[in-house]
Order: sequence, then structure tokens, then C-alpha cells
Amino acid sequence: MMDTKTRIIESAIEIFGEDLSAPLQKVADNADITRRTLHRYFADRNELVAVCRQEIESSCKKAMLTAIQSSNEPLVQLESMLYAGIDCGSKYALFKRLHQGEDHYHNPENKNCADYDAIFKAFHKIIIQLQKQGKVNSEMSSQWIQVLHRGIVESTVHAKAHTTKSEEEIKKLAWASYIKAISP
Amino acid sequence: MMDTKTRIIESAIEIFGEDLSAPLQKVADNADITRRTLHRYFADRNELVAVCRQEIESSCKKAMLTAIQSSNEPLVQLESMLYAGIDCGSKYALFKRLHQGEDHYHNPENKNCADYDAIFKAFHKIIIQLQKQGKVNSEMSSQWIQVLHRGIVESTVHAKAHTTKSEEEIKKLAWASYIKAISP
DNA sequence: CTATAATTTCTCAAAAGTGTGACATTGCAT
DNA sequence: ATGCAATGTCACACTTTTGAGAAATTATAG
Repeated sequence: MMDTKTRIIESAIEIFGEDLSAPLQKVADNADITRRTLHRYFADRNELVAVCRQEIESSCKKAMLTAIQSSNEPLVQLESMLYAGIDCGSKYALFKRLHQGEDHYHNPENKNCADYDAIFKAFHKIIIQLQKQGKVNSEMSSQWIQVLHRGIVESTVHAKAHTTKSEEEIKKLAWASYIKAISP
Repeated sequence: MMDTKTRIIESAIEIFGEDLSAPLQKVADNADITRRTLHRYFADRNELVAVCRQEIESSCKKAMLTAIQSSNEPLVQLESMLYAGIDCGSKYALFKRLHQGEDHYHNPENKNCADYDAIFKAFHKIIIQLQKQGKVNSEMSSQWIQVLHRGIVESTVHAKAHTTKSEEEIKKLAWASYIKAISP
């Protein structure tokens, strides 16, 4: 069984991902503990939300960086980044929302923002390389491709829950669709 | 200026789409009215949520049916369906969630469910036709294509808010990416 | 078995959110 | 300008959510 604190955080990410204002009772139920226990680990709602944020930041960031460093071949890097996003599951959508939501004030002084920037910069570089190699459509901006990337990740995460296909199979399907979408 | 009642509904759909338990104050703020005014149009939260649901059902359904009926050419139909989804904006994501969410009990007796089924059946038929014509990859199931469709729509809706590109331009980009993704 | 750490149960008070009545203000058609 | 309809302001009671104390229960290590 998972560590209680970790279980609370995972549950909270699940619940808050769909409903940030959901009562803490829901989070507690989802984690199979009492609300009282939850409050022993987290002083208040804000603290829990903050910790979730931090957990999302660090685990998505780590997954993305590992993917980027997995190879020198941009096509392999891009494929790994797609799979990394899918593996992050619901966290990935939150990660994006946290940095792109309309309420978010982007500030490069902030470490989280800086790291996010670094990841997107690397993504941008990968796309430029692929465009130079003629493997990616040069008429598509890397912004659009990033948006598409997110869309494919989220679709695949949704699909994982509603299909009989194996995880491996569906990931390959996602990659096939994605690379064709952005090919010249 | 939009009709107040309509504005409240649109605001509520926006807010509830991301956070179903959000305080009504947020909906009121978003609609630029007081909470008191909101309560003059909707007796309570449940009523507002129900009306939102109905509005989503009917407007998405209408948009989709119009798209399907826009042509006899399956490729044109598919393109229209994509644009229709984009035009529905945040409603489209909700529409899908309402019918595919894990809490939703699908019941063909229910008119909403039946209509949803009819739309998906039409979509399925269009894909099959395109596969027979060799315009769509036969190795992709129509389920996967439907998931992808949703992903592209949601990405595009997100992108609309964060780009300087014209709506027309971004829609064309979405269609170009989509059709390539599912081409043989 | 025993000590002790973690969790639950029950409780309660403070805070936030909800719905409404009474009246003031604004906007707009006549 | 007048009057009506829509909206805003403020005050209020009510409900739900929140956070925490105290004691009982359960699990766990030694």
C-alpha cells in the first residue's frame, strides 16, 4: 500500500484535475481515509493544492527531461516526449493548464516557469531540427505543433480508460497519428 | 450585448467546464452581473447546472447534425464536423464528457443518449466510407479516430484563445493536421 | 503482550457559500 | 420627465465546508 501522504496527493490531483473546488471529503474518500486524517497531513486546502502543484511540476518536468535526454535523434526525442506525456496521465493536462491557463502570470524569475520555458525551448529546437531535415511540415509553427501534441496526449490518456487495446498499442497509434499530422 | 440569461448560461458552462463545484460568485463575475441577479434567473445551483446540460446537449447536437447534413460527400462532412466542434468551443468538451464520463450511465431510452448515439453512428459511417474510398487509414478504428477528433477540436479551442492567428487560419490548420493524421 | 504511532470517531466552532426579502439605482421606451 | 423593467446593494438566515481538539480504536514494531 502506498504511503498515506502520497496517496492523498495522488487522489487530490485526480479530483482537483476535474474540479478544483471539490470538497476535501471527496479527496479523502478517493484516498480511502477520513477527512480528519487528511488534515493531519495538510494544514489546509491551500497547502494541499500547493503540494499537488509541486508534485505535478516536478514529476512532469522530470519525465519530459528524461525523454529529451533519451537520445540525440530529434525524431526519437519527440516520440519519447509524447510517451512521457501519456505516462504522466492526468498530471500532464494540469501541468499545461497551470502554465497556460488564463489566470497564470508567466514569470521567468519563478523556477517553475523557467523550467517550463526550458522544456518548451527544447521542444521548439527539436521541431526546428525536424523541419530542417524535411521530416516535419515547415508551414506549421512549433506553437501549433505544441498545441497538437497536448491534444494527442490528452486524447490518448482519455482513450486508455475506455478501450480494450493494450497501453503499448494505443501509444503507437497515438505516435503514428501525430507524426503523420505534422509531416510535410 | 447578449441576453442576460444566455450570458449566465455561457459563463456557467465555461466555469463549470473546468470546475463543477466553483462558487456561483465566479459564474456571476464571469457574466458581469451580481450573484443576486443570477438567482433571479435560476432558483438554485441545480437548476443552473441542468439548464447548462440541456444547452450543451441541444447546441452541440444541432451543430453536429447541421454539419452532417451539409453535404453528401463524406470528406466534406467530416471537415464540417470538425469545424462545428471547434465552433461549439468549450461546450464540445463537456458534451463528450457528459456522455463518456465514468459516472455517466449510457441509456438508449434517454433521448439525449439516443441522439448522441445517432451522431456517433453517422460519424462511424462517414469514416467507413472514407476508408473504402482509400482516403482514411483502414488500420485505425473509428473509435480511435473519434478520440483523435475530440483531441484536435479541444486543442484548437485552446489555441484560439492563445494565438494571434485568425480563426479561419487556425481551423484550416486543424483540418490539415487532422486529415493527414488519419490518412493511409 | 505491550508500547506507541497512526487512524478513526465524535464533536464543535469558525468560515464560506447559498438563497431571498426589501429597497435603491440605472437604463430605456414612451 | 415619467414609469416600468432590469439590475445592484445590503442585510439576513440557513447550509455546507473547513479545520481542529479529545478520546477511542486499530495497526505495528519490538
